[in-house]
Amino acid sequence: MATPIQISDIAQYDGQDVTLRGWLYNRTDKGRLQFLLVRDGTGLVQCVAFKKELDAESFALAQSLTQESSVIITGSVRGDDRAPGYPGKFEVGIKKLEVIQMAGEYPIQPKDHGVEFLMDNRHLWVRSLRQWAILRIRATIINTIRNWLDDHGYLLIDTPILTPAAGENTTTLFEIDYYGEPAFLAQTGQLYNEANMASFGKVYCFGPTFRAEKSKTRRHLMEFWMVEPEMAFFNLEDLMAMEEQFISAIVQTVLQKHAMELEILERDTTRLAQITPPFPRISYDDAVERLQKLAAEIDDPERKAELAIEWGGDFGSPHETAIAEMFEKPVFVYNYPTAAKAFYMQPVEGRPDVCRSVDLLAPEGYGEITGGSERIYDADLLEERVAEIGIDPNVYRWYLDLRKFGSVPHSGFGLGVERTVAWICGLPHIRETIPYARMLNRLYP
RNA sequence: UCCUCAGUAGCUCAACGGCAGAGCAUCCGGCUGUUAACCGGAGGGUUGUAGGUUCGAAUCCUACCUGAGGAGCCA
Repeated sequence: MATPIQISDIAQYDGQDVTLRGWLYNRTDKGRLQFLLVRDGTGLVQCVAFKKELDAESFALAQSLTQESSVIITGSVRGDDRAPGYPGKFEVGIKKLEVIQMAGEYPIQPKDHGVEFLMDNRHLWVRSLRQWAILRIRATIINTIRNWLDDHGYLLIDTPILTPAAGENTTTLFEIDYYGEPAFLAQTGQLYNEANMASFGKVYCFGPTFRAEKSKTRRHLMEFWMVEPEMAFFNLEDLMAMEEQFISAIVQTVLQKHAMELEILERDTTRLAQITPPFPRISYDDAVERLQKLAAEIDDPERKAELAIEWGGDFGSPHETAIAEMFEKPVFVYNYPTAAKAFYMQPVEGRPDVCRSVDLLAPEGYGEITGGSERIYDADLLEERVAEIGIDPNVYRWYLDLRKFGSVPHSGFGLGVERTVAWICGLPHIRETIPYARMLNRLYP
């Protein structure tokens, strides 16, 4: 066996004998000439078997090799502009081929398949080039989120997944039996974050989150990953300033590290390259006005109805898309109606019908990627709000406690990882952004 | 939960009231530069399920099941 190498490093071995270990992605049979497209997790390279250049046994194997068979290939690396692959432009002239396991008939072919079929075969679909590119970008996005926060004075403090009560009262929760007590899978770590914030100043939690909503759209999962920073002494302006730096860093890091993957995905990167601070900021009032003006200019009655909105209503998906389309970059919409938002959001001074909340809407119709606010820090007001929404105050006793012992103004937000991945990768559906999507009617594999 | 659409070979689809078809995949044969190669041959079917209309149903009707897209809700 020659030096075992990774396909991603192939250019460093031009002219040398190397050994590749991986899987057959595709094969083109030209008789005495076999083109084997081999992947090893780091890349994809063409290996060429000429009948005259390798032993009879190896060549016979090359001829009968099935898709996704696992192989060990030894051969010489040579540059060739015709060679397909990633990084490409180099191929391996095979001298010896060993088969670890000859794969059975592989269900996924390099051609179009239906969604249901691919999702049923997700355990195999993750091997496909597109999925490989997406999940590599996802890993970089997660890595950049953590690095950026760690480098900017935020401390990772994990929050529980099994919780005794709702973080917010509005959405549905997955209920489980906790030794005879009802418990719920966390839909946010925010309330715990607020406790941790008072110990560490700037904190974040990062983990899976669960929502038992019967949502069946391209933007929803039952289990998704969310990063939630929470910062002491941050007001809404501080929050927006931090978010735009944070989001820009994520996008720019992906652009810098994943030109190849974005090319595989045929992502138009010109829009992404523009994602740098500052982002535009508009108030909810302004957004409603813009939507009403837009709706007035539209003739199509169906579209008009879709965009119709009265002050006080929350934005639906068509509204979010329409607002986002008015800007090149992600846009902050702030000061939403208090009634439409969570109980813990700080009312605007002198105008309690709106609150110090902000959502960030991604461009190109990807919708809300972050949602955050200043939190109420006055103990009496928070108790009042808890009473208003009719939750047993005992459930929130510990949370209300936080306002009694050195309460400070603070803010935080949540960023949905999968929506961010979908946006950056330019994907039509969120199901490809997570290795194993949990959706309505989808718990397998 | 509501609205719309779709279920035919392993996969992607055609046939739309009159013999169940093609491409890919699989198997066999040919080919020294393929890029989802190409050429020739073979095997492969309870047309989602149940009922109905009809001389005759993949095709029309009803119910159900499964999936997709959208709405609401949200990240």
